[in-house]
Amino acid sequence: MARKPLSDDARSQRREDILDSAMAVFERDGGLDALSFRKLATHLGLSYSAPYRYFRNKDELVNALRARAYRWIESEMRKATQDIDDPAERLVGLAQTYIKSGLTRPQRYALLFFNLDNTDVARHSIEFRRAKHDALDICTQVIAQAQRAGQLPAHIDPLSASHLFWIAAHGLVSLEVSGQFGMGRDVATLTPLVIHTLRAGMAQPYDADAVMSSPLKETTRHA
Amino acid sequence: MARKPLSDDARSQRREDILDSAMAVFERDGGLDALSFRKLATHLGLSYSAPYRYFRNKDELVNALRARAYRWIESEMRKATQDIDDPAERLVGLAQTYIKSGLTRPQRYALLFFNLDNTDVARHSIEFRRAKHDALDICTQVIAQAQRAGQLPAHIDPLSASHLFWIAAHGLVSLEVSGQFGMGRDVATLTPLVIHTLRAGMAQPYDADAVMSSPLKETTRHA
DNA sequence: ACTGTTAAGTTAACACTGTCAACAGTTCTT
DNA sequence: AAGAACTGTTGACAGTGTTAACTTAACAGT
Repeated sequence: MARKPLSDDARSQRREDILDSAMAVFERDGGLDALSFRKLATHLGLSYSAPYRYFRNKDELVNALRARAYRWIESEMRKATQDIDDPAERLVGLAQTYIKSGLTRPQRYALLFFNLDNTDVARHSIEFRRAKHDALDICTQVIAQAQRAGQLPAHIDPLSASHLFWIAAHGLVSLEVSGQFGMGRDVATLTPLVIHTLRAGMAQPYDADAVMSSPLKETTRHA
Repeated sequence: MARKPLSDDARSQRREDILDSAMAVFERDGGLDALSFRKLATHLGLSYSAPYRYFRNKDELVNALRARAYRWIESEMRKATQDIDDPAERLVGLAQTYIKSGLTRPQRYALLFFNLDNTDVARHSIEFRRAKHDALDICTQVIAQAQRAGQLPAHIDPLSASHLFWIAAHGLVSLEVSGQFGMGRDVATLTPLVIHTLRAGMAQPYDADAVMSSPLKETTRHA
């Protein structure tokens, strides 16, 4: 086995290779518990602790995997909608692509939002956060465009609006992927309903105070 | 130590006690990996494999925990809205309570939707599915009521409508709890927006085919 | 050429985990 | 009194993440 010091390029190439293997093993065997450093090392033809030379611990590897999954969704969304000039049309395309991507690769999607040992934000890596931001940013940009073109009312700022899209799309994919809808209920019927509700709802004038006039306002975070 | 055979009642009481401990440990230490049979047993003052007498394996225990978490959300929703007579108002209360519950106990909420080793539906226990159904059913009933009272247009069937509510509420809670929004962005501003969009969106006439083929510009152009 | 330094890769080991088999004590049934 | 049934204990096995100690390969400087 070659044990010479690697150049920076070669080293990060090795990292990518390891991530390739990790993603493959993860999607084949399903779940993070099933992805062990030992199995990964074997898959790479190395001894069981070799990956530790490239990733400090499993958390770091998983975070890198997550960032990768985000980049993948981002690229799917770009690829599928880059030829659509009309902003409003593109926005729907983005939502559809997001949903479709998640449903097509449930394991990969689950990696992003399930399989979280803890809900501690601090442990999200910078890489991860940047990937997330970039993916969301496509949506924000397109919404701003649509608003400038007068296709979308401007009473909701683009960032909030993109969050709204994200919430709806993620809610749908997330519940379906984790098998909450129960069989017989198809996402195919829910998807257009979600998209319709989004666009019809956003078109209506909005007054935050009026909505929350009912009780239950403050939410204190526990533990 | 008492080693006498327990009555059925006493036995299921023991199961409940174990689940109490399990939930406590789970919420204290955070994450399912941190909840081990050994730690749980110690916490109960028993030897390390005693819980196996009450739960076949960890999967079964976790499923029972999940069902419990669902029952908890259900009861929160009932408690908070049982005195609201007006269906439309109660519906908003239900959504708010769901969101508030999730945000208040993020660990518990994560137990329901994250921490899934696999996305295999078959592994959801019957208990779990029933608890889920009952929780959702409150919403479905209230929507049907609201429709009968003419407060909500009836062009969407109550089950689909409740799914829509669920998608939105879960999307919001889920993204917040897993720390995706990033700091500075408060759920407090997003919650009313989500509820507004739901209400306003559902009020608009809906044609599934039109949504998926033609983009949103046609609806909003005249708005 | 000889050195030392650094990195890549290996093995041994530790403290855990889920799980099960084998055993012991307690009560109920026959 | 005998045995079945149940609760509980201990011992053991195969995995896991992780670190420490050890080899070896390639370079830099003398």
